[in-house]
Amino acid sequence: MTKILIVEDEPNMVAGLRDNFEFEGYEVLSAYDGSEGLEKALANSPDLVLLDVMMPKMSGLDVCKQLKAKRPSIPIIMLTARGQEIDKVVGLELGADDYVTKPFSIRELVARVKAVLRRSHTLPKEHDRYSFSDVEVDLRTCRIARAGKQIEFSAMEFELLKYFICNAGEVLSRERLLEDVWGYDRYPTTRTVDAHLVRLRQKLEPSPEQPRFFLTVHGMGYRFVG
Amino acid sequence: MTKILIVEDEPNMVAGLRDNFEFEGYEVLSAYDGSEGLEKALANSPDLVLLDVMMPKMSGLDVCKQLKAKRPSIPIIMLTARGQEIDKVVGLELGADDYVTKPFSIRELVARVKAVLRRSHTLPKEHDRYSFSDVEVDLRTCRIARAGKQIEFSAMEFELLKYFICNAGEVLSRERLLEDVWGYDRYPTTRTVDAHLVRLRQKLEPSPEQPRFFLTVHGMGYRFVG
DNA sequence: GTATCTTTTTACAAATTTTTTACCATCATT
DNA sequence: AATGATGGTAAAAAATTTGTAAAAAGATAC
Repeated sequence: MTKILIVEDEPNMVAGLRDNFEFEGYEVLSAYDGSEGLEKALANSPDLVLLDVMMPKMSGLDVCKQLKAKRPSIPIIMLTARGQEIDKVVGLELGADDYVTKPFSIRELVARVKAVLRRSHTLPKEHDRYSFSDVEVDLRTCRIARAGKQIEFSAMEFELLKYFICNAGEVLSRERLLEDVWGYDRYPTTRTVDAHLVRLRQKLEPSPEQPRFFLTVHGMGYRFVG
Repeated sequence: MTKILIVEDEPNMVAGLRDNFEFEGYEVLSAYDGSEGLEKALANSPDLVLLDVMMPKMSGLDVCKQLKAKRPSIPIIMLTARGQEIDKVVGLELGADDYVTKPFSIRELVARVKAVLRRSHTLPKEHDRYSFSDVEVDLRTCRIARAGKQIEFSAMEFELLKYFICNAGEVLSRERLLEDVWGYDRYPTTRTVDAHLVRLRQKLEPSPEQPRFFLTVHGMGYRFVG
């Protein structure tokens, strides 16, 4: 199901949007300020973000800039109040894909969301680059850089990392990882997964002994939040 | 216990498979030709069917087609001899969930069985979010938030909560909970359930000592009303 | 074949969860 | 109200799961 993240500080607005988009068949996530919004966008990889400009903690523009830096492929539609014309322009410069001026008709917004999604889906998938923390991953050329410097990854490590990135936010059991990353014809014990996690953490975590991105979910498996 | 039906005309093969799957903890049924297989599948509702293609009386393909028509949700893995490539394709078209080519490694077959079972269990992706009170539960990413803030749940706690949600409104006896959430092979004393309820309440009830959602039904069990 | 690099296994400590225990409160019934 | 059964809960005990280094096994390149 297509996931939409709404970042907006006014609860009534969120509720209204949620109703409408859920009615349209979307899965709706919401966040009530900028920093929460950025966090949820990175953690849940929504298909599109609706982003209010005026918000507490972190302005929509900052969220837009930071999100586009880390996830260039997630489309963003900015919600601006009338009279924030300048912001609109700036927003587009920052990488927003479209903007809508409040008060807007919900039908117009839905139409724009659909349009942006259609464009983003037919676009030459930019799904080949990904970044989190100070790490940049190029899924296509299989290169990984940390703080701008190349890091060597073995084939297995890279496959595993790729799988985590493609399934960010989800809890991945060791069984599932073995099956989907290692494949049917190889049968390492499950501790193999743990051993690899150690190396992923050593290479990519700011402090490997206290993971922030490659999290353990006790009794269930691992979860990557980037 | 998970039930597997093996439909295969060669007794040695059946015996070998039976040994292995019983060792893995499955209950094994068997049938030695197609029509017997179909009959047993319909009568016993196994969790999965291993189906040989080449068999007397009724080919595996026919069994597959008829079984999928009557019980679409029972997963089927086809066993085909090398050189029956066409059959594989047809089998998948007829609704088989996977296929394995003879001779196959038993470990691979076991892995595929597990994979198909896991997929078939995690299928209902639609209603994967639930909320009550100020609590939001995401069944897919295994996350629980209260008033917008993440709460840590152990694997067991999460499974139990999931079961309550899926059976909201019903009175669930301790025995039933032990059986369905803990599984047939584990029988902790019944107070274990109570201990877990305490934690569920502490984490999710507005005032845990006066539960509003996780209710006790004296002498019967617990009822979740969300 | 040897050297080198990668992957898997092993082993044990550490962290975390689950189960049990024990005691007291509450409830239903007489 | 007395009695016995049932439920709440903290804390101890038991069991499970995970982190990690190091050894073993397997691949790959030379």
